[in-house]
Amino acid sequence: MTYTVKQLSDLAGVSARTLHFYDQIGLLKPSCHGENGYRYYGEEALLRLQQIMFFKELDFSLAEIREIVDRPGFDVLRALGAHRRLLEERASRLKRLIHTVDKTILHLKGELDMSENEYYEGFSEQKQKEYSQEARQRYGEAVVQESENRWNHLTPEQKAARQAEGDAITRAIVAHMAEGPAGPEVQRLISRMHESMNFFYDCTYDLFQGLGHMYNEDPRFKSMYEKKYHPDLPGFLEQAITYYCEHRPAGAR
Amino acid sequence: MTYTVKQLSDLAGVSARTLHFYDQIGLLKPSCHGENGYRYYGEEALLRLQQIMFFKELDFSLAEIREIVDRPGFDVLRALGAHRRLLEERASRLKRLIHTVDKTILHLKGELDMSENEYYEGFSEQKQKEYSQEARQRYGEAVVQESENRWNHLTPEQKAARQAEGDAITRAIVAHMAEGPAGPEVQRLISRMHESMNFFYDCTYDLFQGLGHMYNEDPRFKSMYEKKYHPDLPGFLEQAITYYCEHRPAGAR
DNA sequence: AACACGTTGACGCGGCGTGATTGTTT
DNA sequence: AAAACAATCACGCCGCGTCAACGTGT
Repeated sequence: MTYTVKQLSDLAGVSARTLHFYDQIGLLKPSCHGENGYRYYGEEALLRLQQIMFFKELDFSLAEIREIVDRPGFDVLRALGAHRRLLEERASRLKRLIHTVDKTILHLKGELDMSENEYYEGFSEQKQKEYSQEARQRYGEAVVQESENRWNHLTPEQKAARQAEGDAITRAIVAHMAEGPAGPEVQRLISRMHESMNFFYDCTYDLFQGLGHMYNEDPRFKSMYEKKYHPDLPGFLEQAITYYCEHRPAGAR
Repeated sequence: MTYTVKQLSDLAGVSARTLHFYDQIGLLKPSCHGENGYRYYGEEALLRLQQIMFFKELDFSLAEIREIVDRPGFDVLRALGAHRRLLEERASRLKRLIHTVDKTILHLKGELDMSENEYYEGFSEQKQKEYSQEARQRYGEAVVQESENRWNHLTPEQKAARQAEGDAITRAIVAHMAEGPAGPEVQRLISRMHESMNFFYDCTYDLFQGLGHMYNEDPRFKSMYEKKYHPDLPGFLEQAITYYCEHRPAGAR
C-alpha cells in the first residue's frame, strides 16, 4: 500500500506542506515517484515519519533528527525505547507544573506562602537540562552504539531462533501457571523474557510493564495468545509482569 | 523585592533576551525603571510572567497571550484552573503516545499487527483539536466571563467573610473527625468547601483533589493547620477530600 | 582596572503557513 | 465541466538567538 501526499498527511495529522518541506530538505523522501511527478509514500516512509514525529515531540531540530535517523546503524527499537523514557520524563515534568498550579492557587487565596522561585517550578529546572543533555548523548551513542540494527540484521534462522526462545519461555510459563503469577519459577521465566528483550534495546522496567499491559489489553494480541497458548495467559502474564516490575531491584530503571 | 533582568531570568529560567523582547512587544513591562534606564520587575510582574509561561507551555502565541491577560477582568484564579485542565489533557496525550511506542515495539518484533493509522495515535487526533478549540473558547469566555476578578475585587470585609466561612467549615470538620473521613457530616462539609471554591474559579474534582494532597504534603501548610486546628487535621483532610473526589457524581469533572 | 551586569540596535534562522499558478485525476 | 487532488516557486511570520557597541555598578 502506498500513499499520496494528502493521504499521508491525513493519516499522520501533518500538513501537506510539511511533507513537501521534509522532502525538500531531504528529511523524508517519498518511496517512489509517479510519471506525473506525484509523490508516493510506502510503509518504510510511514515508519520514518513516525520516528521524525517522535523526535519532534521531544524538541529535536529537523537537522538533528536527520543526523540521527540517517546515521548508519540507527536502530528503531532502541530509539523507541529512548522515546519512551523521554516521554515519561515529560509526563513527570507536567506533574510538577500541575503541582505549581495548585500551590499558586493556594497562595493567591492567602492560604500558603510561596517563595518567588516556586512560581516557576517545573518549567525548566536543572533536571530538565541534565536529562535532555543525557538524551542527546544517548541518541548519539547508545541508540546506535551497536553500529548495527540488531533485529533487522539477524539472519532468518536467527530470527526464528529468537522467536523460538520466546515461544519456549511462554510455554514454560503456561506450565507453571498453577503456582500463581508471583510464583518463583514464573518470576524466573519473566526475568528471562525481560533479559531477552534487553538484547534488542534498553527495555526499562516501565517499558516492560507497559508491554505487559498490552498483552492483556490489545484484543488482537490477547486473542492470539489465548488461542495459541492458554485462555488465561494474557491476564496471567500481565499480573506476573506487573509483580515482577514492582519488585524490581532498588534503583533499577 | 524587585528584580533586575538577570535576576528574573535566572529565577524563571528564561533568557534576558526574552525579557527584553517581551518588554519590546509590550507583553511584560518592568514594574519601574531606574534613573540609569535599568528595568526592575516587581511581584506582580513575576505573577504575570508565570501566566505567560503557562500559556506558552500550552502553545498559545504571544499575541493571543497578550489579548487574554490584558483583557479587563482577566482572572488569575480562573486562568490557573483552566491551565490545570489543559495540563492534564496534555498528560493524557503523553500517555497515548507512550502507548503508541509500546505497540510499535511489539509490532516491529512481529508480535502484533498494526494498522497504519495506529502509528500516529496520540500525536494530534480529533480530541486534541476539539479540546484545544474548547480551550480557546474557555479563555475567551469562562476565564473572563464575570468581567470582574472575583477575589481581588472583593472588599476587605468580604474577603474576611470568605475566610471566616472557610475557617468555620474547617472547625466543623474538626468537630466531626470522630466519624472518620468518609462520615456523612464530614463529607457534607467537604462538599461545602468545594462549592465555595467554585465561587472563584472552575475547581474541578481533580484540582480539588490536588489541593487536598497539598494540605498534607506541603510542610508550611501542614504545620500551620496542625497548630491552628488539630494535629491530625492535614492527613484527615487529605483522606476526606480524596474520598469525596473518588465518589464524585458520575460524569462530573 | 577588571568584571559582570545593564542598555539599545540590527541581522538571521527554523519550520513551516499561505497564497499564486499550473497541471492531473476522477 | 467541476472538484479535488497534484506540483513548484516565492514571500512572510514568529520567537527569539546572537553578535555588536556602549554605558553602569562594585
